[in-house]
Amino acid sequence: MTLHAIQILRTSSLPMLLEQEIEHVILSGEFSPGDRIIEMEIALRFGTSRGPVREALRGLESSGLIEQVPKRGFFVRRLSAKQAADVYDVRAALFGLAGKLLAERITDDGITKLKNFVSDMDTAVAADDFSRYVTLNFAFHEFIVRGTGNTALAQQYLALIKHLRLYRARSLMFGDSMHASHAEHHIMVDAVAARDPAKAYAAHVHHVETAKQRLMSATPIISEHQEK
Amino acid sequence: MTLHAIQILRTSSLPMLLEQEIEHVILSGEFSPGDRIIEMEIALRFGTSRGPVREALRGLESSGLIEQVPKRGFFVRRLSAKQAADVYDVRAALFGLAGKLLAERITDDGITKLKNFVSDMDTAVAADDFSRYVTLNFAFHEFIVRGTGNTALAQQYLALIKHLRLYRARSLMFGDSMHASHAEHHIMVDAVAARDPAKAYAAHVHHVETAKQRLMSATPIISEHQEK
DNA sequence: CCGTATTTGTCCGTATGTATG
DNA sequence: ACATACATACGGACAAATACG
Repeated sequence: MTLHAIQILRTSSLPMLLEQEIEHVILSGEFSPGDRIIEMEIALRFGTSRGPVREALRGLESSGLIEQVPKRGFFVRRLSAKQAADVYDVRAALFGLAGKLLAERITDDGITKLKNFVSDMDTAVAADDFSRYVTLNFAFHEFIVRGTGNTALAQQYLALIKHLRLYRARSLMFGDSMHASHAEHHIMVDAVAARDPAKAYAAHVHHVETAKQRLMSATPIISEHQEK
Repeated sequence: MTLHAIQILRTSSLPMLLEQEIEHVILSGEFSPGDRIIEMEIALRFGTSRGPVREALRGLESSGLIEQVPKRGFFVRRLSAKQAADVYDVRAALFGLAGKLLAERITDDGITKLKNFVSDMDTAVAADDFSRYVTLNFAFHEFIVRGTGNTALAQQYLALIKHLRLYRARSLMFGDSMHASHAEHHIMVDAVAARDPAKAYAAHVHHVETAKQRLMSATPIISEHQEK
């Protein structure tokens, strides 16, 4: 593991590698929101000293995944229900823009690929293969935002997705939610394939807004004692 | 200078202070896009060692103001015309959302403050006081995005504004641009004051789109040999 | 193309502050 | 409330790579 890191080190710096690794550890759920991150623990795990680890943590702090309390250390950030709702609103705006731009710019080949995503998800839904659906769904969304050719948009959107994983009551979606959500995918792709920007915009915004509704209605009212 | 930093150090960590200071140095134009940042130079300037400086630079990298080439160092990021245009598109989407949310949630007191901003700008425009107009304009935009109560939105928007200062052909706006731009402010505030979300959304999006048009049409076609 | 100076990358040591018994 | 253990914060030193003459 350490040797592997050293091999790659030639092209990418150690702090950047650590940043990716730590991010993966957080997003995979091994470190949960609110958890304290001990520098030495990370350093030992990856066989480095604390210097590069601190740099990596500082990078993750700027991207919003962790936060620092000056003389106490770094903690995995915790998203309240309100913050999650706020993020969904921003995400809806960005995804709407993505849909509009995609409808304006997509190639015939791109349309084919979009339809392939949808039919693959059709299969997963029919088979009730939730795990595969989630994977395809993420790839589908990523394809849409990257397909716009607007890298600022893609980066912002993908960063927001990561933030949402810090919300404790996430991924409660299953069963009916999967069906309802996927039904919207068809509408989105149809609008893009028709190269209708206004329709695509509306469909993409609506897709995120209904996802927000589903998540929020599924979330029990929890005391909000930490709004930052 | 150093002593001052040490005084404040009790509440905020040194790397965070350095991050703010370096960001200020960049945004004030002392360091220009493309410039190389030498760690030791920063360290000497603020009387610290290189460790905290490296952490600060790593933070600025994640927020997009600088970029790192592995064994060569950090450089102030340079925005191409296309990248600037992309950022404007994202900014328009976010600002549109801000206008909509503000129209839905603003208090009577908030409306009063908005109108005060506009009348202050009226005065600045009438006096052709461009410098004051720019200051007020920024405060006005910040008031709008913060007034939504959506911190994710405010942070993303303000980060984008910073990015735009990395575009070389920026701030060419003067004379007619100031008048045209300010005329749109009236429309925006009227829509918000009428608590009409749809109208406010449209006015805010339009405001950023016309700003993009002005900037792009004022920009000579430059060779784009660096698209990342 | 080679040698030297400069700069980055990493590690370690010490001090200071915080949590815990 | 006090002492101890632990973790962070910062500075400094050494090795390696790059830039420059």
